[in-house]
Amino acid sequence: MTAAAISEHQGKRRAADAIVTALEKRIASGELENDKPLPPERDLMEEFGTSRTVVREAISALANRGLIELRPRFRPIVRKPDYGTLLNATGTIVRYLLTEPGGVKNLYQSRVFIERGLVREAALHATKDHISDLKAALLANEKAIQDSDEFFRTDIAFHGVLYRMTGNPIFPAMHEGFTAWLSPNWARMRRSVERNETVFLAHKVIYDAILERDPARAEAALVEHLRVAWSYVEETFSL
Amino acid sequence: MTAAAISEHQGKRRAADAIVTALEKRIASGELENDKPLPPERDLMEEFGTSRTVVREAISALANRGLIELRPRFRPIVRKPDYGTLLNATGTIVRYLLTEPGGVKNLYQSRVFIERGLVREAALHATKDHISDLKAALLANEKAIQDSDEFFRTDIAFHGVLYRMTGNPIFPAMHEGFTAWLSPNWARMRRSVERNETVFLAHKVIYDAILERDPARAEAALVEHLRVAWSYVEETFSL
DNA sequence: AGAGCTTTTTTGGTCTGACCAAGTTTGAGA
DNA sequence: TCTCAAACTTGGTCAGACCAAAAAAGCTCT
Repeated sequence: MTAAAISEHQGKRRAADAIVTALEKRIASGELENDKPLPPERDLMEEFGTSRTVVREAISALANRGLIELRPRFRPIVRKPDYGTLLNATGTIVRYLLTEPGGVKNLYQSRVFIERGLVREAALHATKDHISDLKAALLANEKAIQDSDEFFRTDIAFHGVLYRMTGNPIFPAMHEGFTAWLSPNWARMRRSVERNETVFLAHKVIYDAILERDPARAEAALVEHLRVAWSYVEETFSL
Repeated sequence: MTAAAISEHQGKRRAADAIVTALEKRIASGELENDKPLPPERDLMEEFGTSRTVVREAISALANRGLIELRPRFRPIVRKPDYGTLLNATGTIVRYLLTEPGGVKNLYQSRVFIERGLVREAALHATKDHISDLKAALLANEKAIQDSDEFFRTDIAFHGVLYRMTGNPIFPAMHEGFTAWLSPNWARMRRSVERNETVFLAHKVIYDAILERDPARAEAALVEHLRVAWSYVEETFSL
C-alpha cells in the first residue's frame, strides 16, 4: 500500500527503478543466487541499455534495502533478506527516533509489553525443551554474577530464550532489535555484583513462576524486574 | 551496534558516507529544516569538495533511509523520520519475507500476540475516554455491516483504537504495518453480510469484556475472533 | 604436480564535463 | 496588478576517463 502510494505520487520513475525491480525479481526468484556476486556493473549497463551511473544508483538502492551487501572495492553480494535484515535497514531511523524525547521510554515500554506476553505464554505453553533451555540460561546467568560483562550477556540471553520459545522468527528479530537499540543506554550504567544478584533473583522468580505454570505471577515478576531495571537507567541518565 | 558492525566490517568507507552522516546530523539538529528542500547538488559538491556523482549517491542513500523524499525532477525534500517512516523503509523487505513459506502466518501470529496483550491491557486500564472511543468504533462498525468495503475499514479502525490506547506511538505504527502488509491477503477474501455480522459480534464480545474489566474473557474473545478471521483467509488461499 | 610469488586483467570508486527536460524565477507586456 | 512567455536553475542521464584494489592468470621453483 505504502509503496503503491509512493509510485503514484512520483509520477515518472527514474531509470534506476526499472533496474531495481528487475534485480529484485531475480533475487526473489533465485536467478541471482544468495551469497553470490552480482554481475559486473558494466555488464548490467549493457544489458539494461543505460549508463553506469544509473546501474550504480540501482545497486546503491538495493544495498540500502538490504538485498545486496556492498563492501567497497568488492563485488556486490546478493543477500536474500531475512528478519535480521529489517533491523539493519531500520537502524538509522530508529537510532534517530530514540534521540527524540520519550523515544527510549517508548521503545522500552514496547519491550515490556512484548515480554509480558511472552512470559504468560511461556507459563501456559512452554514445552519441556523450552523450560530446560530457560533453565540453562538461568544457570549461566547465575554463574556470571561476579563478571558484570558476562552477566550482561547472559542476562540478554535469558530474555532471548523467551523470544525464541514462540517458534516465530519475528520474535527473536525483535529481541535483537531491542538489545541493539536499548543496550547503548544500559552499557554505561553502573554495574555491581549486588545489582547482578538482584537481577539474577528476578530472573529466578520469573523462571519459577513459569515452571509452576502461573502466568499471572510470571507476568508480575517480569514487570517488576523490568521496572527496577528501568529505574537503574533513569538513575544513570535523567531521562 | 548494527551500523557499527557494518562500518568496522567495511574497512574503508565510501566518500558518499561522509556526506550522508553530515547531512543526517544537519537533519537531526534542524539545521536542515523539515519539509524544506535540500541545497542543490551543485552546491553540496562544492561544499564537500567531491563530484556530483558522490553527492547524488549520498542523496540517494538518504532517500532510501527515508530521511529525504525524492520526487523526480523536484528538489529533494527533508523529512524528519517518524514511526511511519519505518514502515516505508521496511516495506520492500517485509513484502518479500511474506512471500516465503509461513511468512504471512508468522506476521499474523505476531499480530494476534500483540492484540492479546492490548485487550488485556484495555480491560485492566482503559480510561473512560478510551472506552468511549472504542464504543464509537464499534458502532461505526455495526452501521457498516451492509457495506463490505466500509465494514472492512471500520473493522481496521476498531482494532486501531486498541493500539492507540497505549499512548505509545510505536503501537499505532505497528498497526499500520499489520494492516498494510496483511490486508492484501484479506482484500481478495470473500465477503458477505453474514460474515460481517459474525465479525461485528466478535468485536462486541471483546468490547463487552473490556467494559466489564475482564481481561481473560477479552483475550479469549480476541483469540477466537482472530482465529476465525484466519480460517477465512486460509480457506480463500491455501496457505 | 603443487605451492607460492608475480604480472595482467577485471572491477568498483571517483571525477569531469556535457546535454536534456522539467521546475522555478524573472520580467515584459497587457 | 496580473498573465504568460523567456531565461535560469536544477535534477536525471550519458560518455569517457583514470585510479586502486581485488581477482585471475601465469610463472617459478621446489
